Amino acid sequence: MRQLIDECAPLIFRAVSDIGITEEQILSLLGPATDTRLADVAMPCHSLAAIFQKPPVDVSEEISGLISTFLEGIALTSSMNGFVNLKADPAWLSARAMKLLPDERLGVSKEKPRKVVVDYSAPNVAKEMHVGHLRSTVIGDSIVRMLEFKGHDVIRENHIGDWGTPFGMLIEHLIDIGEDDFALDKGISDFDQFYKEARSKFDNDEFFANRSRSRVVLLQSEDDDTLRLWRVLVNVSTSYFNEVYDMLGVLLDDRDLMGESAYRHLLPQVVERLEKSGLLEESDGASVVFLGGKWVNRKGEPFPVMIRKGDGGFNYSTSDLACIIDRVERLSCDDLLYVVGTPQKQHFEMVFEVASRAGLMQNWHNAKHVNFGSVLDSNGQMLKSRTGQSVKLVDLLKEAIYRADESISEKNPGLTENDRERVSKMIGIGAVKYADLSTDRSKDYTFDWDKMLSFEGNTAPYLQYSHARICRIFSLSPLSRADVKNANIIIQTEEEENLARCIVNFSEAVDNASSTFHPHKLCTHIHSTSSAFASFYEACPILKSDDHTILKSRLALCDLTARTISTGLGLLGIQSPEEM
RNA sequence: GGGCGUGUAGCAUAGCCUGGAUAAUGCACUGGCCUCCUAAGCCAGGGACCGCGGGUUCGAAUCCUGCCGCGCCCGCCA
Repeated sequence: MRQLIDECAPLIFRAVSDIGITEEQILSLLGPATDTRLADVAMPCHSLAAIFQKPPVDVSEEISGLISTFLEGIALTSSMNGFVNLKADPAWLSARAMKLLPDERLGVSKEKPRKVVVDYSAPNVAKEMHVGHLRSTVIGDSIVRMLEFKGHDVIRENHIGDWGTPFGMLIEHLIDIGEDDFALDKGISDFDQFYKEARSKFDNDEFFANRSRSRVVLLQSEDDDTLRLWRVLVNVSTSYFNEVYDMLGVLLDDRDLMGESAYRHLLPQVVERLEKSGLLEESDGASVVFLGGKWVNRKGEPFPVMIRKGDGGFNYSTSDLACIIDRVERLSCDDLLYVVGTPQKQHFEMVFEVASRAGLMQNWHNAKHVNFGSVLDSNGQMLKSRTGQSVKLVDLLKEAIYRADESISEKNPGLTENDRERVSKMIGIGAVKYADLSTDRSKDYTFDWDKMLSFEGNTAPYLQYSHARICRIFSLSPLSRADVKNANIIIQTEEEENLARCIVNFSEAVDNASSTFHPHKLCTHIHSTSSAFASFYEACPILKSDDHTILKSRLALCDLTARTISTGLGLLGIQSPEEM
């Protein structure tokens, strides 16, 4: 309840300045109440007790008595157990809620724009997309949407794995099976098989392995025919990625592609600049940077960042440094976000450290590894398919849609074929995304079909259902959504009060989620809102209320709730069906 | 061996950054509520030495420290 604190703090200070409490003390003590039944905002007075030489209970009572008239119309004041408790006055809540009625943004402010590069998704060419890419794609998409909503200039970058030594064997395998067949067959089928066949030939066939190695050299020297074959692999892969992105409903498209190949001409420059800054050292024939400090290997010896391998090739640290140069110098970005799994934490720490020391980015650049945990099955193991392979993303999405379709067919047989198909896609995909986004991204997450597709609990279908219910109410209502924009919101019941409180707090939830890149904070808030709505819906007749002003007021709350849910879900990349 | 992370009811999680009251939510469980706007819902209830031990503090799930369990990383893969 940031808004309530902001409004109350100066008034409290005015009320208590006589007894010698400073504004700093008030601001540091005021905070969200832990017990939300008692208060929205609380001020513990235990630390003041020592100063006044009185028990905390007496201090809180005294302060409560002094401030209550100053906060009239804003918050209701009480005291208990040494706490001053402030509960938002229903009149204040309704005034705040009414302000949001004509506001498309539901009170969410825009910030001073920063230019933010978000690096996410990053599938590999000629490889299947799996659940790891799902997390990066879904989390990245949501972060992009939140940052754009907050007014930032966001540049999406899909750093696909489209360069490097594996492409020797992939191109040779492509030649073997014939490129025409490949392009025709591979549309949305099995890349894993293609990759595995290539790998197997590389490992078992010395002649093939030698061809592959020569092919890498040709690729790196940009031989025309080799590049042409390489493009076949890239094009078929990216059109496949696009099909998956389309199915997922994320913002990524071809314009966002910035694969590793895009940085290959910058790699020698990285070496040059590190050399010039004196960071580069030779070690066992390779060029490396030793950072010292906590970065030591098993034997306690310094552990380096590999810049140029002994064979003259570059690897991923070099490529990431080239990316930083490009993003800082060509794009002039302020922030660099990397939506990549937690296992690569150390890698990014080291790369950022090298980039800073080499002056590739400045203090005011904010480079952040937006890490995420692994996807586990119900046994706490990394999620695998029945055959022990990593799960193909398309299969997973298809199953989600299929399962959603089954549920809807059973629960609402009245839907037309067309609507059912459209809605099952929204629900199935929404369920997968929400399950991923609703827990702290930095922790591992447990994948569970039944839970994510359940229409109960903290799931997308539950939230979508709340939204659909409200749309249904308006379809039966004498007043339209537009008609209630000027409504006088009257809060009479506890359920109306709780709902209004959720609606008013939406902007704060968006700010918390976007500033920390933690979408689950937004999920938690939308779920509370939905839950408050369900209670309101049971307790407060809407269309059946006999008083027209109450009807209008409650419909206004419905409108705000629906927009809170759909805007919130929208920021998570999830659609809100109007019926389901 | 070093580094990083993690441990909260039967299960899945939030709260930890920035210390406050009887630790929150969902599933599951128990008991209620459909001639009434979608019961895909609501209401009520039981269930937790917040991994273990120390420390700091008026006050610790939260901060510090030591253990224990689990996971990831530690030179030419990305």
